[in-house]
Amino acid sequence: MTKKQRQKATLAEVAAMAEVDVSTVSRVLRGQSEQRIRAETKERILEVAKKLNYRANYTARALRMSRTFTLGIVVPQLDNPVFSAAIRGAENVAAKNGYSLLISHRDPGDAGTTIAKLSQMNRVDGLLVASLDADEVLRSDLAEANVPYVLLNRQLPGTALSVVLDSREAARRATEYLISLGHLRIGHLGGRPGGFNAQERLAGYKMALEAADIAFDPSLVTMGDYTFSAGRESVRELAKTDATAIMAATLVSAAGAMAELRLAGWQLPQEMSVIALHDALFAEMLFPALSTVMMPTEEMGRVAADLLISKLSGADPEPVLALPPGRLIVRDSTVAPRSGARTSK
Amino acid sequence: MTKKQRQKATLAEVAAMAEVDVSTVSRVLRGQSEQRIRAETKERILEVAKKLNYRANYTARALRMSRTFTLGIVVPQLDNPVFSAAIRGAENVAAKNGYSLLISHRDPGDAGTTIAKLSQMNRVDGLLVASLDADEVLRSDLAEANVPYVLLNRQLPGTALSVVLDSREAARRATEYLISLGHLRIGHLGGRPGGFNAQERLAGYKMALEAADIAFDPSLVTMGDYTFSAGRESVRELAKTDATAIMAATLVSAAGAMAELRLAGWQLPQEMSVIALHDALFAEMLFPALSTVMMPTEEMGRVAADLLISKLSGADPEPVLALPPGRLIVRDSTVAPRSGARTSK
DNA sequence: TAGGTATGAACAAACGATTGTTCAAGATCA
DNA sequence: TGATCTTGAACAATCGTTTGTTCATACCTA
Repeated sequence: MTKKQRQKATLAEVAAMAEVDVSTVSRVLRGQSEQRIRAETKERILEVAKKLNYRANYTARALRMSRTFTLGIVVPQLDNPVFSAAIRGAENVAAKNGYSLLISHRDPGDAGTTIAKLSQMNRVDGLLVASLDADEVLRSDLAEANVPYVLLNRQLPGTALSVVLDSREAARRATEYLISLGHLRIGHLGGRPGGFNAQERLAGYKMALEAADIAFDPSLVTMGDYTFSAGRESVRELAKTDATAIMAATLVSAAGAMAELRLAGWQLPQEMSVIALHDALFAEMLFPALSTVMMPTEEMGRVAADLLISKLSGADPEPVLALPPGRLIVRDSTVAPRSGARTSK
Repeated sequence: MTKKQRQKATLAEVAAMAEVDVSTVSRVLRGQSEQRIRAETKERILEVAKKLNYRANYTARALRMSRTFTLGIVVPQLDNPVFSAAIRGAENVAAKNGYSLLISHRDPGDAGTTIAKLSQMNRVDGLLVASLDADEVLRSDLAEANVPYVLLNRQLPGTALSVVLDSREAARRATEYLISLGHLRIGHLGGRPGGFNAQERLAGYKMALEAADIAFDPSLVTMGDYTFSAGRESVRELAKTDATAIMAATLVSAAGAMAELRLAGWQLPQEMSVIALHDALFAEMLFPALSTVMMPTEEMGRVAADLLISKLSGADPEPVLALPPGRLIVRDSTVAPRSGARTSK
């Protein structure tokens, strides 16, 4: 049984066995200021440490250094592929830098409690915050935080650190692609009217139209939120128009739109092309498989964690980092428009 | 600016302001052994603590009590809805009990490191472990753990604590439903041949057939793993048979099967009914919307966290807890077979 | 050879809580 | 009134590190 060996060995035990002081052991094991230690002593200590399978007690270290080497991430939803990707990215970077990731799901209801709890109890050194809340709500939540934080895909006027996706460019690219297929009447299934990202996407959509000399028609734009059911509802408006293609703000609303159209008897993609921003496995699972502009959400998580860690290390990084959209992924949901447009249904 | 107030107040500061000893403050704030404290003193301390917005320093407490009040959860994938649901459940229960949840994504590659790292550094009091690894790999990983752990939807002979879903009953129920629709030739799109859960599902499938006096036909069973592409491949076998319905092990493989059949020109659900185990939002996004037997994965997370916490509190709970499957959710992917079966394609 | 500088390691003070023990003063009793 | 018991709170040790300071020894230099 090696059980005994696995039990936590303390610095004191290593010190005793190596017949030196704990401080010496600590210095050797930390690897810093090696100058002041005889090679022979160092070796002896290293040997004993290995034999005892010594691991620094994380808690003691955290107390002494008043740093927990833990990052918290607060997300509104855990099952949204966008957030899980961000979490994965953040976790990777955190781990790579010796940090752990504390996850905290926060229902839009319980304002602030999570952020406050994590940061005020000194559980985390910093916070990664993704929120769907309105600006004021988020702002007042963050006021409770007594640690540095980075916002995910969100911008809040002020000095807050943020990592944002370039929704505008992504929207532009998606729209541009539809145009390149020959579509002239392109609907936009957008996000919440007030939201920053919704505006950005709309702007990108307009840019693409403009570049192609297509007049912007407000009746082709419907705003909802980012849910499946909102997608279904919104698309009913577009179905009444002569749109031949839809650029959707996100995967799930695109899925809603396709489901609804199909139920109404439309042939997809022949009668309506659909493209969405963001990409995930299930874009491929839809029928027709959904064309998308991939958004680097995992990288957003990585970059945010990086930013936070560098901030924690004393750096003073750029407050806002924008990530370019990823590549266009053409699947089966986008085709050239048929010569004769469908009249209505 | 209330900034100053928000800075971490220590026990000593509260004690000083209330003109008592730290130990007294601690006792009052812990709420234990209240007997030995004058009501008046207690009140004064409480008042000061509130004024100073005192929060116990989590790290100091952890060191002193040698408990971190943190649970670790190790998952193989972060974007799989099954795991995110489990995480959500675990996080809820953890939070409710004053624990935090440390998340750790563990690629099937880096054997053991994660578990060892978390537990040997005293970062967590216990571990929730979800793994797709083979038994021996998992077992050797766990040998490194020097904290209690609970396995998620996995059983490992021995005394390990587990929470498992009743895959057998779920499979039975799904199959039973297909039979009730009139299907007699039912295919099963299963999981990894060696896996415990795969066996269970197969057993449930057989039970339902038997109960309906339908002979078991091995050629109607194909095993793969739980991915989209595996679903596509496996279903080709079934397409060659006279099966009129498929009971799939999980959502994504069902989605793969549907995608493949459709590409091959099948009419769904008329020519092939499909039902899957597990439920998530995207079952509704598929076309036709996928019928499922819901599996309580979120509850699995909750129960597992509960189990772990009770174990940490000194209880000696049942090693294996089985959760009954949830209800049958009938959507559009399952219909009665047509009188004349499709011959082939 | 005496005085000064490196060198290597021990000493000791935190970090901020929890908790067993001690102790002064007031209450109780004979 | 003196001895004993309660009560309320202070004292003090401890958890396992990190890190500034002290200190003995050996080494130089003059």
